[in-house]
Amino acid sequence: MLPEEKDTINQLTKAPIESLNLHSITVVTNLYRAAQGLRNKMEREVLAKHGLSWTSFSILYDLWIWESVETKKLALSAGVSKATISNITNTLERKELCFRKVDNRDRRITCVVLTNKGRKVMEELYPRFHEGEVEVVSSLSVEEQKLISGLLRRVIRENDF
Amino acid sequence: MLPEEKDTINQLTKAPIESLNLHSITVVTNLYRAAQGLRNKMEREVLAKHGLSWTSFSILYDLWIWESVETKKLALSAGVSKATISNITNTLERKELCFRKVDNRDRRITCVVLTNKGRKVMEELYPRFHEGEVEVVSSLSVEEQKLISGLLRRVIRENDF
DNA sequence: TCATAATCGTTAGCATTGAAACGATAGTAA
DNA sequence: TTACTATCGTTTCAATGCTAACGATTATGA
Repeated sequence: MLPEEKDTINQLTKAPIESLNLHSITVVTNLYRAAQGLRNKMEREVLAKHGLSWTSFSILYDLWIWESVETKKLALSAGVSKATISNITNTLERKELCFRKVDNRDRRITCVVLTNKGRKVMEELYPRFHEGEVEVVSSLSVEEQKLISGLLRRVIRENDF
Repeated sequence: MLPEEKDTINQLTKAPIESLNLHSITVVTNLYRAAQGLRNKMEREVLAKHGLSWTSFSILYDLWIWESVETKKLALSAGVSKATISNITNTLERKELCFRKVDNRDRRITCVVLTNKGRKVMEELYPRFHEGEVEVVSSLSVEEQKLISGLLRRVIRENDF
């Protein structure tokens, strides 16, 4: 929050400024803005070539690493609902980047598997994605990168994100 | 990235592990996970009562602070496209929380203005939202909050986010 | 065994999101 | 004035995303 906004907030909420934790507001604002910018940059500069969204890419990444992943675990990993995973899986199947496979031991469970075409896309895309990752945080030293990762991880753990 | 994934990546990309900047990967992963968790928590625990999304709320917040804001500035502030602002404005108008007003000096420009009903919603919602903000970062000390804000701000500045 | 509960993925319905195309308006130059 | 260009917001269309309801499958317990 900008300093000049304090009085505005104070006036609008009719609450004393002391009751607002400005540091928390700043962290949350900067955290979301950085993440939003990161996503937009990656989708625009890297993923658009293959018509993939950030979430689609993160799902392909999981499949690339683990070969076969349950729908529920994909949702947990990407932080989206299982309905979203179902929709995105449909799109990825249409592009022949993955396919569904029902678990034989528990027929309620559906696994998603990467196709060879999907693997090729990731082999081309991941290096470019990684370049973007490096670029985004290049203004921070390695020590600062370790520091911010540790702080973010504590927020994640403490909130079960 | 988990340590045991290094070899997997190394094998899949056919690239030496030295060419992967693991610190950058960790920062990006934790940054997006924290932001995603933050958004989901707020939409679920605070905004769902009024059927508002994170972006809808951030637009209402801007209107609350600035009274009247151009469509383009709303898009820049929220980090979404102007088409999204147009759609969300339609929804907010339907809920009678804001209305459009064409600029008289430049009829290409449309300003969005908060209604009294919209102001009442914000007066009720913002304190709850702020509680969530405080809660999310409560595991960090004030010094750590200043630290992470500074680091995030540098990322934002350096990338023009 | 059989009824009940729990879990899983999909579907339906609606809001959000962005790229591209589009009309309307304003600015610029001949 | 008259083109040409630039800017702005909306519309179109497809994909993403969530909640709730649903059907199918498995687990539990009497």
